[in-house]
Amino acid sequence: MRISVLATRTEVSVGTIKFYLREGLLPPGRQTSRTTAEYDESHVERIRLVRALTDAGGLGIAAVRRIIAVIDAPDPQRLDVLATAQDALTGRVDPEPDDSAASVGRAHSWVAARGWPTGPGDRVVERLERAWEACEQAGVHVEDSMMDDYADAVEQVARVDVAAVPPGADDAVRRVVVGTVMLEPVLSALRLLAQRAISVQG
Amino acid sequence: MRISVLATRTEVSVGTIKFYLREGLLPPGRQTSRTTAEYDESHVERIRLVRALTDAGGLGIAAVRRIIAVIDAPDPQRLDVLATAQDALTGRVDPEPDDSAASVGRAHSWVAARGWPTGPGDRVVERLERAWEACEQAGVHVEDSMMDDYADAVEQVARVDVAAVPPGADDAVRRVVVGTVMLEPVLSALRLLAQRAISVQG
DNA sequence: CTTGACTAGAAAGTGGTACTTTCTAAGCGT
DNA sequence: ACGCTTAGAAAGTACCACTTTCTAGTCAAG
Repeated sequence: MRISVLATRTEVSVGTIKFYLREGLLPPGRQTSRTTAEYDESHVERIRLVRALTDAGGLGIAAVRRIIAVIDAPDPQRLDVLATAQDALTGRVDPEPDDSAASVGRAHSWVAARGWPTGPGDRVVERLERAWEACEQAGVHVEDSMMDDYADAVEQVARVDVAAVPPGADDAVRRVVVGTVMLEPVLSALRLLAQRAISVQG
Repeated sequence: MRISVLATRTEVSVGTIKFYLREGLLPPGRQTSRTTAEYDESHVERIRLVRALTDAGGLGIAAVRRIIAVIDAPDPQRLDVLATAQDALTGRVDPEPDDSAASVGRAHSWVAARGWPTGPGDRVVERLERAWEACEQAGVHVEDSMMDDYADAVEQVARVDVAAVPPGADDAVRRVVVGTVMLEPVLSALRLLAQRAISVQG
């Protein structure tokens, strides 16, 4: 199909599609002449993926590019689908020098105590560290025990996440990444609803 | 204290503080002359709150303004702290006309079936509706039963949330709002870590 | 075979957000 | 009295996600 058809089918303007092509979010079509290219269903799907990640997922172009790179990678080491996916999800953060010695590595030691697998330079743990620290700064104190309570609950969430991925599937990476991103707003809304439900009836 | 001291204490530039004053995120100081005003600890705290919500919470100025308005409101109807807080958190969304009749009100009926309190025009349910629909569009199918599984887990999260709020506290609204926003990145990181832990050892 | 719609590709422009800079007129402080 | 600071307003900046405008070429109907 031509670019105008692609635009109609995806409800994305031709200009935006060209922008995605330039940005490498969308592979070029098969060129049939110097001014015409042929696009197919894979392009439709890709555009829908980009829109889903940017609109609902709230991701920026850079994050989407990383995710797409992972999805497009030919048969990655299946062993570490999750690590790969999570690497794409956690953008690199420049390691700011810690100013308070009191809470250095608090997240890391909590994760270790919890028995969850991690290693040095774990970007997800770094994220947790920052988020936890930010809570403290904002006056929302979270003790280790409370974190454990949250962890118990979130393990349940993760169990559902993992169960939803068909093991050994061809597009496991895609499902993990897209599912992780797209379900976040769902879980967020559920949390608000659950807060209500809990507080209404003890 | 003067504005320069406020800037030093909060590590926020004088220019930015003036910007916050203009935007109504920060109440003006007590003016001591036409070119000098006196700020106090409440200003320090307020600025830290704004930074926490924008930096870690990822909120925009508009959302922060809504939240601040709620926090500043004098003794709101204590009955509905949560509703007020959640209203501030869910920015207004223009109700887009639904195009597919198939899934209209899917979230609403699921919430009703779940027995969670809601009503017509519930913004949180609308959010869930959108997020759920976006998942389907992106090829991440979520059946009602899976949503129930997530809901069970998230109820646990909410229990911890609710337990952390001292009942009848003076600043309950503040704690609920700030806690809800600031803990989101924490929970997000926990989810990734839990996914790993679960998938590694069944 | 012409005419109008479409296309690729690149460059420049736009609107929104969150500040930052620059300005003036006026204290303040040593 | 001289430089440092301030309030307040206006204009400017950087970044992001597009959108517009351009050229040069192609295609399809009449």
